[in-house]
Amino acid sequence: MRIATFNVNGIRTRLPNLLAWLERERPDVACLQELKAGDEAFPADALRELGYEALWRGQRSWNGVAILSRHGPPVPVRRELPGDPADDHSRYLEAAIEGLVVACLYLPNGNPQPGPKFDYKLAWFERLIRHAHGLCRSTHPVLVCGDFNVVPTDALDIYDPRSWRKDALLQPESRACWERLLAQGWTDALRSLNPDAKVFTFWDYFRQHWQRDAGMRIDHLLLNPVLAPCLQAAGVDRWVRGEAHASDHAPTWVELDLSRLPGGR
DNA sequence: ATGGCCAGTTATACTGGA
Repeated sequence: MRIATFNVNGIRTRLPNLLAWLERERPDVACLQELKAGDEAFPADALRELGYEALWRGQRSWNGVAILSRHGPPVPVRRELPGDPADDHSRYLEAAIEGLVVACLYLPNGNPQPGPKFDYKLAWFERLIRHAHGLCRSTHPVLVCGDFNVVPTDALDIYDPRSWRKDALLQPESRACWERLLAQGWTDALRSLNPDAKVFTFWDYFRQHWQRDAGMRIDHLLLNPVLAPCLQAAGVDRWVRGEAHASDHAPTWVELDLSRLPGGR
């Protein structure tokens, strides 16, 4: 089973790109972020024509997340991250698909920092760490994926950190949260299979960063200890970033062999 | 230190992104 995460940066203008990717790569499950559209604008019919059932939580103008599945409709588990009833951002979805728990998240960007947006990012991260603790210890297989808006290291996860020193994605506080999350026992799929390689998932629209391969790794897929033995491969569909009118992110995926789960399937 | 490029908005300049 192949599961991908893709920050589409606007599902309305990006629908042709999204459909082209789904048709060519045929992921079994796709987690989307930054729909930038209300619930009523979600293109459920176009996705169903390609064989995908969807669960979504939109929001006007910004945020918005969705989980697509071509193995029957995703069974909703949560539509929000616990811990702050006043938080109305559409940034989290959790669903069950064929016995697998899939969480799709869009962690706050946090710029500019310092400031209230950075505070919100760290508070959201704390809530995620709290909730992920239970997911990691679950006896069920769990995958948590999405746009984490964290560049884990200077050495491997960004083309050159110098001009990004003050950016929220590289701050020690952001990275400390990421490390605490991983320390629960999660496997960072892309990094575990590429321990020494620079692998990017995002290239901004400025200064020909895509053409120069000046990217960073901020889209991540985490496997809990039950699921980790199933990890077969991980990668980035870079061709999607090179298309006309592309999102600034590329789809990032894992290939899982679920027959390796305890009990087998 | 700044700004470069995008998408969306009840738009024709701004916010948010990262």
